[in-house]
Amino acid sequence: MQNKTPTIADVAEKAEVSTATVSRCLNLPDKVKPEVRERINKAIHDLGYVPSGAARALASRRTYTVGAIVPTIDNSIFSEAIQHLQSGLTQANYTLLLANSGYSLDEELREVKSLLSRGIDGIVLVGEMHHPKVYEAIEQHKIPYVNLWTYNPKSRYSCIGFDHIKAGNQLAQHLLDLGHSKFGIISGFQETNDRALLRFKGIQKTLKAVDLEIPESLIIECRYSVAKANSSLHELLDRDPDITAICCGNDVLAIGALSAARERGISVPDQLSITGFDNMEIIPYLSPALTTVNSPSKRMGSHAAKYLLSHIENKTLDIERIEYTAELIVRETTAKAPK
Amino acid sequence: MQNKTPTIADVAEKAEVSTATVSRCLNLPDKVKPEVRERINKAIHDLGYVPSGAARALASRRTYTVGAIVPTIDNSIFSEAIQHLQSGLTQANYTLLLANSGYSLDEELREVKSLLSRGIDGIVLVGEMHHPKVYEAIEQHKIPYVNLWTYNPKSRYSCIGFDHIKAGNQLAQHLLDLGHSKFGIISGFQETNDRALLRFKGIQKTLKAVDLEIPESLIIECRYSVAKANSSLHELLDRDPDITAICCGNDVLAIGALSAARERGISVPDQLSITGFDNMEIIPYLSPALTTVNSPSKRMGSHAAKYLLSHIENKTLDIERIEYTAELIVRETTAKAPK
DNA sequence: GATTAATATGTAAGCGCTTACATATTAATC
DNA sequence: GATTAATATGTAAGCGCTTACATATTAATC
Repeated sequence: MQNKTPTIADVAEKAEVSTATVSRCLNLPDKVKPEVRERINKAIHDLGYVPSGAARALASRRTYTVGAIVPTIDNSIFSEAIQHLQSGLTQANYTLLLANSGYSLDEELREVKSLLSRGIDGIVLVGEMHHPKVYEAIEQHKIPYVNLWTYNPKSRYSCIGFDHIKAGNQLAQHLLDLGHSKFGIISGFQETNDRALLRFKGIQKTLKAVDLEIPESLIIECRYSVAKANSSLHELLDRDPDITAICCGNDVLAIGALSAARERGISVPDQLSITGFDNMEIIPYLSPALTTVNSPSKRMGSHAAKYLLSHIENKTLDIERIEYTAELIVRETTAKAPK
Repeated sequence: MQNKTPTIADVAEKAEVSTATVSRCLNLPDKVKPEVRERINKAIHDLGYVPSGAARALASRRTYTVGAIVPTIDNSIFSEAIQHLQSGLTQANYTLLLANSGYSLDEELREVKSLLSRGIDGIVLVGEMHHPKVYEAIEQHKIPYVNLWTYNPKSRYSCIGFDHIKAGNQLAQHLLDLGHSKFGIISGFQETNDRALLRFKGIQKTLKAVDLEIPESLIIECRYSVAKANSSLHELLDRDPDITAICCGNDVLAIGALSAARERGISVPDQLSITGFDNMEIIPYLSPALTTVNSPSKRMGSHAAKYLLSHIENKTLDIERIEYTAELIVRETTAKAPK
């Protein structure tokens, strides 16, 4: 038994072929005669040979690795997407390099550079709002790239996602139809989160169409945490007890808001309507079940894998823009506005 | 402007030094004179030079990459841990290679091999139950390794986690103290999940001490999904309507069970006590708030990063076994057993 | 200001693969 | 069974770094 890890040369020697043939046997097996192939495979097995990814990457300029940077992995909706992205990659023998930006554009840029220097074959980012240098750096490396979670037909880049403005429209329209006119917003930070921003814009636009406006004071931006949402609703209701509808940036925030309403003895949806966003797996099983919008996270994740894989294989940098739809799901937390 | 991506040689030429000096400037900056360093940094910046991770890995036998394989990332408790593992790594300029096994030992082995061939500098796995070849493969590569999420003082391997048997004990004792004697179990699949198995064993052992036994028919193993848990509780209650306490394998299952109880008009905790596991962020904000056990996922994740980093830097393979404690958190879903 | 020690830089081999091109082997064709 | 075409294998350079060792430069010591 070798004491150091065996290399392709050891395999070649043992199988009595050249290293080139071993390499072919690994990468293009049908280019080598079956009996030789067998000999090589036996040698590989006997030696416990594992090819060196680094050497392969250096020589072939391919790492079979794809990078993804999400704002946070610690959010079930992103992890669903990643889970599916990952499964798709694994099936094709690719591995996922995962990083998170913590909703910071600068941090995202740093991560992008780090991943790029690791020689990833493709990359997926969330949203369309990035540090300008992000695009620059990626383009220099000439690798497939896609903005996930967002759909913009006019984008200069590939995207796979849905239209957040439309989603906001639907939410607002639903509430309008129920007769609401006094709104409060608990949103994620919009400055570094175009999804949050766009959803809000969608709501705003729909309200404006019927001459409604949400005053600044009834819009709170906060971290996506239940606790923050809880205190935000208290704050909002302190500022204006007449609010009848609260749109939350995602389901987690909505759960926090729900708990605050409960604490105040305000009944949902009779006195107050609350909406979420994402339709996390547990939502329909909660009581009251949230009215929310479905984020097709799993499908987007799988699609991203497919997109990247095909673009890598075909060595193309073609732009594609894929639109998914996000449907409003009306459940138990929205109802007619109280008199 | 170069047309192809610049290499260290281009930087060296531009800065009028040797490639060795550039390399030193990158890796051991204080070994090079400040004015030279400045010249090199300028060249790097002007050229837009990004070092090749593959070449560096091949030459130095270090990838600054750590692998983690979790059963599924799509579970907030794992993603919390990963999030913290990852932050710890990023701070030290390491990157996380993430894979998931889908609770399959064979798939886990495959992933381990794949990660190993990518030359990771360290690896973390969840639980202690792995394919025997997993240990073999990792040991051959001589890299730091830790079993997360589990604590076993007698393990041959490093571990960072808590004692699942104790956790099960606490849960059972709590219910026993409340006078329950008719139990049902909704667990994850125990065959490939030692954490699930151990927790169950803990419950079983505590019950056995007072001569109680849970019949096979009142133990259901299922996937960690709300929907499965929902139908499992219905099943359990159909089999035996006299059950007064249900221990669920995790919070997600407990939420499903809660919803099934609600559907049946069974009030929790008056008629039925339900316990979860993990204490996910949203749990205390739900109504009723679950009685559960806190999994110190964030702390375990951070600790894993620290462990790996220090072992990599010190080139040691010393075994460490770190015990965290998982406390029972009594909330609103457990109460005295009904008469 | 020699001499010695400490520090900074350079030279070149080597990490373990892939792949273009050359050569050997086998199959197809008449 | 020659000749040609197709297929299989081998040779060797090169991917872009790091690092041991050699050499040059600077600082410390008397």
